[in-house]
Amino acid sequence: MANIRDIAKEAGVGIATVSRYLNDTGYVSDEVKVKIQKVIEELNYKPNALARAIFTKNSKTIGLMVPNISNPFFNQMASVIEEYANEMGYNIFLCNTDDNPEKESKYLDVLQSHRVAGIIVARSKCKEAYSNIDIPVISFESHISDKIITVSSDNYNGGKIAFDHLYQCGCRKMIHIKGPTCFEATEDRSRGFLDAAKDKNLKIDLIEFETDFQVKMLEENIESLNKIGECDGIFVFNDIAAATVIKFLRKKGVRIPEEVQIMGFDNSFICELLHPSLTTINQPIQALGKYTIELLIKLINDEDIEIEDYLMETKLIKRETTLS
Amino acid sequence: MANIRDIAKEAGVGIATVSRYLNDTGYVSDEVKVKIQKVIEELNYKPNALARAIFTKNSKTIGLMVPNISNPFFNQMASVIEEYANEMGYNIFLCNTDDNPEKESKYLDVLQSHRVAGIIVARSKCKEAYSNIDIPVISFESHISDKIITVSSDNYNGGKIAFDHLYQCGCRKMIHIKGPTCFEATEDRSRGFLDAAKDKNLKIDLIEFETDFQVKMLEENIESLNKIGECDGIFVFNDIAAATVIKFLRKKGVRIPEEVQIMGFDNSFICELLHPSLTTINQPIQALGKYTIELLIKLINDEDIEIEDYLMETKLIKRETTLS
DNA sequence: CTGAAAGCGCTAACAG
DNA sequence: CTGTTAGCGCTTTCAG
Repeated sequence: MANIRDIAKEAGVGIATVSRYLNDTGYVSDEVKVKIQKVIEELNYKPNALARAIFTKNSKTIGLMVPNISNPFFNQMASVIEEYANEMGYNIFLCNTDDNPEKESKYLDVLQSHRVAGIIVARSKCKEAYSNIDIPVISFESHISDKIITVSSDNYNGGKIAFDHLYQCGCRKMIHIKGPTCFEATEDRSRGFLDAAKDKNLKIDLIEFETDFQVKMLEENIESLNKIGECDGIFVFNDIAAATVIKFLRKKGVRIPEEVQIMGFDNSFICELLHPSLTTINQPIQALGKYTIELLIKLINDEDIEIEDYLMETKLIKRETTLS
Repeated sequence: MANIRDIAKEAGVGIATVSRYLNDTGYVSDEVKVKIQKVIEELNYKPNALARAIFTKNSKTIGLMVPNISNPFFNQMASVIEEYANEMGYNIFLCNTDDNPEKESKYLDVLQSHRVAGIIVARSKCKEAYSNIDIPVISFESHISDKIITVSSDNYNGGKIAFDHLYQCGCRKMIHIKGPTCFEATEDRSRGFLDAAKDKNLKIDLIEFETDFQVKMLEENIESLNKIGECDGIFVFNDIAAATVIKFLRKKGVRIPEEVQIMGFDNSFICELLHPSLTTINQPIQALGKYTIELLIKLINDEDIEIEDYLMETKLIKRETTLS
């Protein structure tokens, strides 16, 4: 592929002139401008962003690490982040960590090697690895250290809201199906739910799912689901897991919401598609994504911002799996 | 951030020695090795991948362009591609085209500027832009030119299978809800379905959805759905659209599959979660993703492969929205 | 207004 | 086994 020297030679000008033209920095006569442009098109020249980045020390690239891009929640985040990054002239370097600390840590090295301008990491699983990083980092849903900002929904409060709603709908024998213990977000939801239950002196039965979003979620958790006993309300740690629970209950002939009421968490697109449609707790995913990338870009631009937790509001979305 | 010269100086060796150590190319005494490694860790040195790429002319990066990463079908593809790319030492540069030719074309320039080793583009919308690209390209679901390989499911045959199944299940008054005309994949499905219908001398009513996957799909298409008249079978261009159709029909009190049978396309994870669960046509997404990236890497490695269409088999997944 | 030259961080001859 | 040196493609002084 042609380089700047080829263009300069072909256009009969100096290499610096081409550079000035490309970056619109400094004067270039109109006459020379058209000549250069013509050659650029003829040779299909694209300035080498790598060489440019190496010099300017600004790759205009941000690393996005998510557990897995096929997880509906994270890919929606990614979509929002991409959109905003694109507007700001940044490109996305995508990494799936698979919730695997080694993979995350390896990717972290790769991102540093590629001199990305900033990093967004969702649900980090190897916090130690971030101790001596000199690239701006925003952590999503996970507390890495007191030097790193974490953005998250207010999961704790979301859990509380879920309990209050179920309680108001008359549930007094509830089950909570919680996610894998290693996820801060779902742990917070549980704490909120359980704390709220304690306030009402209600005891909650717990069932734990081993897996996060996966296509095979239902089959893999069928055993724990069999432990569902007598109850009138179930709070599930996310919408897709809730959908599998509904599926399971229907097969057993349980009527929803008449016999058992159900709530999910996330307000993902499947809530509306289910029958009955799923009452859930909304995570403001659009705002979450936008805020995360905005913070990162502020960090990149050296604006000083408070290093603290940014919690975004969760709220109830009432649908058909709960009464009243 | 430290560079190779810092390491060399601090370790009291030559710069080339450090490079040799880093790349394990040529001899370095054990003694020197440990000294270098120590300094590398002390200074948290990460070799600059940009500088390296500029020299080796191999960025070890591939550009992935998809309509939108929040589309379940494409993010599953992306997940498979990431996995395999990662195994082969490649990293992913993510681009959402939003089915917007300008955005795609702009991203294409960016990818060229970044000297990606190869490009995977799904459902391309600006075929002209690829005419003078000297980076290996694999096109997914869209024919760009006779110089570019396209990988795709056998959508045409999938459409045929869908018809045959509905016909076998006794449907004689069918509706086909087709996707936006600009998508080759959904057009092929339609053609297959319609051709098969013609073989049986059946006339099919057509309804067109304007939008592809979107959270608001149901509301946006409610008007066209109102046109659903008397029928006993519906073939919808993908699963999520099918889910919205089911939702709509339920609200109108139509019983599925007793009164109307329904089929989707994709075999996405929501099929199982719906009630009744959705009969659909499977796209071998895992194989599709794997094959696409394998072909691309072969192209990158200059292995010569046939420039032709690679069609992957689609098949019926029978569930509860169809009888028999 | 323009071009020569230095340097960004790295790799790969090539000579010691 | 090791260090010097010449680029890779680019940007940016700094003289003309």
